[in-house]
This record gives sequence, structure tokens and C-alpha cells, in this order.
Amino acid sequence: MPELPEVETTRRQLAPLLVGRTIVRIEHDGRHRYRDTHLAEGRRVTRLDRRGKYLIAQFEDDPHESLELIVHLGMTGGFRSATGRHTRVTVHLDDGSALYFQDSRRFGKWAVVRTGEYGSMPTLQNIGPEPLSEDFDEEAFVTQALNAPVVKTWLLSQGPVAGLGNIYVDEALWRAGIHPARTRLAPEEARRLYTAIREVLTEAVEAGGSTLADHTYAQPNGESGWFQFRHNVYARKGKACARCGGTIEKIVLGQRGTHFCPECQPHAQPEPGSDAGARARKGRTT
DNA sequence: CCTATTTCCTGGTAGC
DNA sequence: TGCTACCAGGAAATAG
Repeated sequence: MPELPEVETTRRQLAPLLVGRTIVRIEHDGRHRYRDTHLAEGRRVTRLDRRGKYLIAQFEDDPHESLELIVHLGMTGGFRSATGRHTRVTVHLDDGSALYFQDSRRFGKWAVVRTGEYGSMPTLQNIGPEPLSEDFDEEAFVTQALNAPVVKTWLLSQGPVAGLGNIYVDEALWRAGIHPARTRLAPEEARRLYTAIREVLTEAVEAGGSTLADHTYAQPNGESGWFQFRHNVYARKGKACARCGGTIEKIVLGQRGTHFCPECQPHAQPEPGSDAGARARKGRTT
């Protein structure tokens, strides 16, 4: 499913095709998930940004209003250079080219809104700092983590940090040696998690994201990402943990498949002053 | 304010 | 082979 690395890869490939172009027409199949897209017609795109898992195309201001197009890829959404069986939206550009949005499961969502007005999208409205930017402050994260509810659910909310989904949450928690169901992290754990999030996302962006076995995600140029080959827990139930040799387990947490290593992601709260991460870090450096 | 549950949506696949 | 049942899950809506 597209998370920050997949959306960022999409953004980088889409930007040269879209920025500077004027949208002539947007066709879609009439579902409620593509709101007010007609307002984009006749407008020139000045930049393509990303916030968490959201793509945001900014339009050139006109005297009356400033608008932007928000695109969320959902579970299976992605851009292609040609139509396909699951093309849901077609964007016709002024140079005669077109962009095709395919989305087999229809969880993707588009909307044209006034710039910065995200009232209809509460998650975007309340989204946390970009994990790969200076805005992601380690001490602020650590402070919040002291009172965190179930850590996986907390991270998936997009509040403490933007852009994490089911895959990269599981991977980051494994790397930090923290059980997904833990609450109220100790400062040392939260610091490990902060670093793990940045490392996992950085490496995944460099890899062009993850393309899962169902091949639903591809880059706009049609190529697959390859970070799936570096997953340590996601979709690896029953396999050996690369760090300790334990067996990866899968449980359900917050309605989501959750993968972890019970050996090096212990559920017990660390005792005050102890270094619960010793095993995890040792495994990583040897 | 917060947490838990349900809904959306459809292709792929397990099981018979 | 062909059918049914179920699973995947981000975010919003709803309920408590």
C-alpha cells in the first residue's frame, strides 16, 4: 500500500510531467471519491508537493482564489502513462499528453480545495511533522511518546509523524526493538524509534518504495520498487528474524495485520534506568 | 476529549 | 472447473 516512500517516488516522477502544464480536462467515473475536480480545469500547476501520504498540486493563483488538488493513493492507487483495466481518472494536459490514475480497490481519493483548507480531510488537517525534514524534532517526539497509547496505532494516526502506514510502522518497530502493542515508551525507546523511522523511510525512498506480491504498486514509469526485498517482518510470518533467528509472528492490532519478532521486540515495559534496547542494537551492529 | 467499531471497495486466493 | 467465503487496509463516519 502506498506510504511515504511510494508517494514520494510517485511525486518525483510525476512532477516533471505535471508541473508547468495546464490541466485541460479531468475525466473520472463519477464516484464520490473525486470531489470538485472540474475546478482544476484550465489551471496551470506550479508545483507538486507531498505531505505524508498526500500529493498536493498547487495551481497558479488567479485574482479570486488559490486552489490545490489533493490526491491520496489509498490502497491501490497509482499513476500510469497508459490506460488500463482499472483506470479511474484521466487528466488531460495542454501538451496533448494525459496521466492515468489506476486504482483497483477504489480507496484513492481526489479533491480540489482552497489552498490549506482541509476541513473535509481531518487527517491532513491534523497531520504531524514530515519525518525526513527538520520539522521532525526528536525531543518533541520523545516527550509525546511518554504518554503514547498502543504505539502502532499511535503512529498510524499520522499525528506524531506523517507518512507511516502498515508496512513501515512494522519495519520501524522491528528496527527499534519495540513491540507494536507497547504503550508509554521510555525516552531511550522513543529515541531508538525516532531514528528507526528516519532510517527505514530514507532507505525505502532510495529503493523506490515497496512493490508487494500483488503488484498493485508501481512507479509511474511502470517499474517496481525493491524495498520489499529488505523487509524484515512485513509479510514474513513464520520466517526467521534476521537479527536473532527467532520466528516472526503475525497478530491483529487495531484491525491491522501486525508483524514482529517476539524475541527481540519484547512486550514487557523496561525497568527504569535499564537499557532494553541492548539486544536490538547489538543485533544491528554485529 | 478519547477509543473502538464499522464502512467503503474489489481483486486475489483458499477451500470445496 | 466453478463456485463461495474471506482477506487485504487508510481514512472517515459513527457509536460509546
